[in-house]
Amino acid sequence: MADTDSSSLQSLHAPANPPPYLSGLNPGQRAAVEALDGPLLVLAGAGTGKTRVLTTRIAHILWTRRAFPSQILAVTFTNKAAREMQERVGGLIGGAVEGMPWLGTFHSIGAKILRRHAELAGLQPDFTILDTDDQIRLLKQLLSAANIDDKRWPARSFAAMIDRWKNQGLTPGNVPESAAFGFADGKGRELYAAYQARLKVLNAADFGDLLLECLNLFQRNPEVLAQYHDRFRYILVDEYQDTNVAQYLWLRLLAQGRRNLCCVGDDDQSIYGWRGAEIGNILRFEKDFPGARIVRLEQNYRSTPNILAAASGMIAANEGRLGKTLWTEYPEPGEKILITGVWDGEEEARRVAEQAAQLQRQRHRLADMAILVRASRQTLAFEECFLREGIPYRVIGGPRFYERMEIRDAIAYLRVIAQPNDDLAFERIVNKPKRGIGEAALQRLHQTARAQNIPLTRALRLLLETDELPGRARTPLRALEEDFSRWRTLLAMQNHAQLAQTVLDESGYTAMLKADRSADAPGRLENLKELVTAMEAFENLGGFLEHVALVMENQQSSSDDRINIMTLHSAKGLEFRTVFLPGWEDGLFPSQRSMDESGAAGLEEERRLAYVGITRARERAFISFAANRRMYNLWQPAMPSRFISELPPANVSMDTDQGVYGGLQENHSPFADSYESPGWRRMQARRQGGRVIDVPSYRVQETPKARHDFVKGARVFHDRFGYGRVKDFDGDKLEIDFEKAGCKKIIRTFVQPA
DNA sequence: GCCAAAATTCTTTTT
DNA sequence: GAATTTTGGC
Repeated sequence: MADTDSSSLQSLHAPANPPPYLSGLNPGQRAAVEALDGPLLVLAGAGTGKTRVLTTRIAHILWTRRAFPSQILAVTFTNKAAREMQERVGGLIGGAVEGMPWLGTFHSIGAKILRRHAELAGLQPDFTILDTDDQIRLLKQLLSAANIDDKRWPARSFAAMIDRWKNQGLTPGNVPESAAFGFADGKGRELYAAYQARLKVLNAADFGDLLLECLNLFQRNPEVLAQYHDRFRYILVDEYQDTNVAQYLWLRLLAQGRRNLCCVGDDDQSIYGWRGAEIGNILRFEKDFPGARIVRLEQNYRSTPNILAAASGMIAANEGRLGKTLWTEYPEPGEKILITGVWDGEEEARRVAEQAAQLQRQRHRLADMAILVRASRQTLAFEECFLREGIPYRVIGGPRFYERMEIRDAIAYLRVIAQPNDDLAFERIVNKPKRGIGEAALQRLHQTARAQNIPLTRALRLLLETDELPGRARTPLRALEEDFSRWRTLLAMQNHAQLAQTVLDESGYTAMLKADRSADAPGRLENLKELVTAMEAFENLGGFLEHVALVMENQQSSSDDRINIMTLHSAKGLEFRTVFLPGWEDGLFPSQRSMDESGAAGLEEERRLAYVGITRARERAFISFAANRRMYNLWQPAMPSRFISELPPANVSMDTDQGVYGGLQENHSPFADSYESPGWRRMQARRQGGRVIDVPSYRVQETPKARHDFVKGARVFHDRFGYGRVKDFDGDKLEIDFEKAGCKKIIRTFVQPA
């Protein structure tokens, strides 16, 4: 459906010469950029220039005058991706165009639309966005009010259930009987409805609502939808393989208008099935959008042939895929993937540290290396080891600034000021710092609120008029009430960052921390200062709170040279010269839980995760597995991941150094029994869709204790700490008195005789 | 109403 | 084994 407006615009103003940005593209990329009209699916393999295509396409739309920046909808999954796209588009068109208002994550764009039409969804435009934590606290209250045993039916799992429903686009009315029956003896649907009703009273929306409520809005109000059809001339979607049903329906509604929908994705990198992503969305694209063009991007610009071949060979074991053949012009085969078996997690960390240090000696920057783990708990072993060895590291996606207790408290105060109906925020700070408001008084408050179906702050005002509250609870509550109304008045007069400082001081929060003699109190005060400073970058309080709810991420200085530690999930979209992939053991990776919950589909998703991991590497990848792994408190023997045996032998090499890996000596293998047992073969056959695949066995021994023999008083050299003398022994650790760095305990493999 | 001890959960991945 | 939540004593 050609748009008459934009085509006339085009013929009038389009420059005659082909734009410069097109010349650097390969034929596939160029086709993807130039196919502007009608639905288009770009199947972009790892490292094939996906972001480049998206940004160039936007530039092309603007260049050909088909739309203004404000008429392009571009959605991503992460804030990082959105930011990157914003920057790169700016770079391409020379910053002449102001930012794109409709470029953002699904959630932020959903929130933006929802705020514009909040009243149609039973909300006010200043509604609060609840995070998972708030959501669970709210559900807890709801469940206990309904007399449901929290032990048997935990709020946490109900929250997950509601989240799943919302991801599937299901409102309380639509949830199938069978699904709802699974919770609290069939009360699931009823409770979901109660939860939604409660959110409306609180003037709040959870993450799922940002999309689901928006979707409902479009479905119930065709005139509103038409408005957006008119506005969004071109729609672009990043990481389409990660869309869930709600997002898919949302996109489909919006794309119905002009059908200029361009989705970019890679079915082999779909790793968010557990979060409701429907890989079917991308597999079905042609059926959903008849006449759709499909462009495959298969030339890889990132990795060596060995890495590419290893990843491709492994992912070929998956069945439900569209299929791509990645190729590269890289002139050398590159290093093979090195697979190492180790005794336990500690040794694994040590080996990675050694390897990293060695690469560093060869002028490799630490920042060009990454350790990609399956589960976040695995990061701990590496952190401890690096701390000990003095290797600078950075954990990506660790505890976030806005999740710290003091920051959440401060934000809770601000939330109550901005949006008085926000009960969850109110409860959080009602007695923090301690003002002598106890259980009994709060109970009373809740009672009143529930009886009249009003928010707590209103119930409080009502209650203060009466004499129902005993005097000793009444005085502090009245004081708090007065504080809040004063702060709200101040909001109109004062800068919001100043107001935050005022609130922290007047509420006694700062004083509380100053009086706190514990070790982390000064740090908390620092964090609050930082928060106030950060607020100044925002136009108003609402804008800041929106940022906190949706963008919540750490700004970390990426400038200094540190090795990166992160989960495989958060590594998607990144690349490194060197990638370490530890913990390739059955049960950990592929994760047992994933397989238990989703069976064969779960295993395929884990395999895609492995594929993502390997394809992050530009030059070299190291895979390791441990024979023993500690879980909770107990040691468990582990088998090498089945993914290891799926790697093409031609592209990998086994680490036989130090006698750790013993090759195919089945009789001596501690795993021989498990691999040969009928039960295991059956299980394997089932999971492989009927094929019994051969898995080599591995023999793993404890590392020989020392590589260098040192005597007391020997002069040694350490990469970081310089020269020193051996003072004492402690197992495989040496106590060394360094000339510059003082006395330290060092693993002996890290020092060389000087 | 407050604090300390005990019990319990967590460990898949995140907007 | 840690961090959080619940419990019980004061």
